[in-house]
Amino acid sequence: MQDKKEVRTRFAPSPTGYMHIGNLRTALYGYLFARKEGGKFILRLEDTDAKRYVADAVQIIYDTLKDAGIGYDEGPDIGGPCGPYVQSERADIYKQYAEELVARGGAYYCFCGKERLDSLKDENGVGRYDKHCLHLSPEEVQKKLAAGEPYVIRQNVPEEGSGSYDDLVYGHVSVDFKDIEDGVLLKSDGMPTYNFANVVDDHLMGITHVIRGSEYLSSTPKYNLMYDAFGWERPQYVHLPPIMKNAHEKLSKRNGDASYQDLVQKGYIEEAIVNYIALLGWSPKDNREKMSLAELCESFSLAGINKSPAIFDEPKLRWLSGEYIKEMSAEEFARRARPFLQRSKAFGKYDEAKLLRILQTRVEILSEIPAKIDFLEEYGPVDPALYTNKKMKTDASVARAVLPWAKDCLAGVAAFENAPLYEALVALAQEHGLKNGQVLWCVRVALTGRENTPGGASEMAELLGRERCLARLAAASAQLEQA
RNA sequence: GGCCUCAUGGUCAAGCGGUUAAGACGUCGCCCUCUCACGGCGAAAACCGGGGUUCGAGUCCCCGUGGGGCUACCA
Repeated sequence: MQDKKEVRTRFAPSPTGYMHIGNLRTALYGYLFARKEGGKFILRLEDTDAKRYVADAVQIIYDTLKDAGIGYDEGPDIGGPCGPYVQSERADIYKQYAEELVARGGAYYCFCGKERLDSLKDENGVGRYDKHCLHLSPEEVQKKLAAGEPYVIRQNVPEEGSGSYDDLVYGHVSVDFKDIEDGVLLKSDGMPTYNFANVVDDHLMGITHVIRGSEYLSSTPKYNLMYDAFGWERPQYVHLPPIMKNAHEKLSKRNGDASYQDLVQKGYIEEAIVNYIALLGWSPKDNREKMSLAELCESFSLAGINKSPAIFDEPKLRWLSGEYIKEMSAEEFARRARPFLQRSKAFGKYDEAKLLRILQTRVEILSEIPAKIDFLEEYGPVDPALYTNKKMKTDASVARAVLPWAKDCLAGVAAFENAPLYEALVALAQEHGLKNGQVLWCVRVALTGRENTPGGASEMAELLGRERCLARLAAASAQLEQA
């Protein structure tokens, strides 16, 4: 039996800003596939474009992957056998391979200046390089190099024929060489372009499966040309469909769309975000939806990857986030909710455990918390119209009678807790020949001044405590008498 | 413009020649209920269009239409 080659995948982001949802999904799939196959997942930083470099971006990449639970086996900060894992530190490697490619006929030196290049384009800026420098004699090239003339190294793409490959997601892809330009491989600043660096690095790092966005679908044949020219084995390709903001626009930070960090700040549960983006463009054989990272690793399969773009649907993410919240232990919820609880006016003024218990089934994202409980501190005159509820068969006149009774009733309840309070109020209703709802509705409104509250009369009463309850009941009562 | 590519309900997404075309989110309705929420039940809602191939097409082929991508000394 033949040994299967160990799977090696990589995530190769460019540190140019925040971690976009699409980037994170690409990282996630690379990670999941490597884990599923028992292989290695590598992080590599593609920072060959000094102009686009953003200082904090590298740290954001590390933090995001860590936060999302996407661990890598080799990378800039943890090292590995194929380092360095930062392209800007590999300049000499690219130069060496570029020269080798020239020697092998797969590339050539080009000394053309901007003016000449521009002259090749038409009024629409369309026009391709004409292989002018390919025809320079070796002597001329040496002379120019020796004279220190600025140069780039260009790929020498055949003028005829076509290149094709079998993408593991998209299937057979074929592009005519005449449609591929002799692109720059090594820039005049000595740095490689993505087009060259990715090939060299993926080979040197032993990447077996290149997982990346579909924007590379049609440029892959020219990468294969290089693998072939070097005599290297081509990797398997797994191109991923884009994640869209809507039918026309890709999700991008440029448009102010949510990044992973933004979502976390908005209080979406991290596991839910990872879970959700895994489902954007992929689905498991059994159609499960709520899955932990471990479960995702277990059931991930390239066969489940979709070819068409997926629109990011925040309501569904929100739902998933809520599912994670509901399944959390009270302790876990408390830990995660605390930062958001602190933003509420009610923070520190009420029993935190009781607040959390009330919130856990009523919140899908943590940032909803303050608005859900701020009302506790915003008690003022109660709108009499709120006492009217058709279904409960109650109105202000019922309230006028009920509130004083309720005040005495609550004053006498021994344990000021939900169950006994509820029982006492129900007993009160019976005593006066009223429906439960008539008492409960009026009391709740009087206690909170709100039509809707995250809990019933007895729950609100417990939260407020005896003192506040009696005071509010008295105030609401007095207000009704005046009216 | 040229090239690559995609196309099932509003959204995600099963389906891989024969199905009453799953499921989930969202929406709406009902039930539960101390309002809201949770939970339970149910409903509406889809194969882009036209040609083929085939006994039979959402599934295969072609064309069209629409979307996305590439066409940089960006990745």
